[in-house]
Amino acid sequence: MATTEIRAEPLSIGEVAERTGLSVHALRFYEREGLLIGPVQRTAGGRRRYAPADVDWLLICVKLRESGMPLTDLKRFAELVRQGAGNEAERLHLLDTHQRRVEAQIQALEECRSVIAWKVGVYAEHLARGEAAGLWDPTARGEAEGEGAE
Amino acid sequence: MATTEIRAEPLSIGEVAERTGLSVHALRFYEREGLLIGPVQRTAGGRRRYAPADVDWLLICVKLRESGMPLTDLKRFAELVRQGAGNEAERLHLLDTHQRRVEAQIQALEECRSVIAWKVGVYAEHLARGEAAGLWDPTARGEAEGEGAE
DNA sequence: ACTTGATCTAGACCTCGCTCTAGATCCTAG
DNA sequence: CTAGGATCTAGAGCGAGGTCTAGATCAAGT
Repeated sequence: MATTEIRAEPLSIGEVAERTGLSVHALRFYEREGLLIGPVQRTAGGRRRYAPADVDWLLICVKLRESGMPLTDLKRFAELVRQGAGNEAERLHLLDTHQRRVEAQIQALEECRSVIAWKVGVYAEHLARGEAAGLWDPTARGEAEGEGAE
Repeated sequence: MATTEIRAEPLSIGEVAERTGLSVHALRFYEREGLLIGPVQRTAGGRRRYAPADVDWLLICVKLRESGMPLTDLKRFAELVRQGAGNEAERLHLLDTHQRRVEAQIQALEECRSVIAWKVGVYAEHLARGEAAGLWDPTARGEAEGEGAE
């Protein structure tokens, strides 16, 4: 293999924004908040140069955020990594706890989905047979509204 | 069957809070925001008396909110219902659009889950064989950090 | 009558997670 | 050299979705 095939030069903030989906504002914000593992390298002129490792970490962050991990947890994780070896158990615990939350979230969403699907079905059927029965009817308040609620 | 088995008396705000999981504050807030279908009935003394239909609607709201529908959409839906028959297509559209969003969300979460699961696996293995290889190592920055990233 | 607790209104306040602004600086192309 | 765009810092601002407070009122038990 030739020299340094996997070059992966340091990237500018704009490039990192592109590949992570975060805005440049958000990237600076994350840094200020201590969500990054190391201080980002700078050029002579003061511009940020993100190492591949920074980008990898940010990509994980994106996934964790997307799945609802609060910034404080992300920060904690970054702190632990910064502290170095010895706290892997706590890191694992953070991830594991979050994983459970994500699973619960998926469950909850599945349930929501089925409720919504049912409701969509009610409306679809209603429309299919030409504006017939009473869906939610504000004039019928106080008694059963129909709509198939059990 | 005896008379009115399915009595379902009107409920106080506290009781509704209990059965919907919303706080009494949130219930009043929702009402102010026009998220309810009708104005809630009041006792002579001015206390709210929620009809069963109000509770049904709130339970749907909870599911929609839980799955990320913004309050503005919920409000729109409530408006449509308030307007009465004739706009069922738009109601269906709102629900249907949301349903798609929920499905996309579930997909995204599944993906997050697998990323996290992989990460958890890396840590678990690491811990199992006694603090060996380099996970995220802040001292190793600038070159490959290991941790199995591909 | 008195106490206790739930509820009332209006409106201020809060957290989260960014986003945007201002004004300066860096850098690349022409 | 100059113009343009990307980036910099510090800090203000924002939208969503409630939450909380104050001060008053209602309702039930003793």
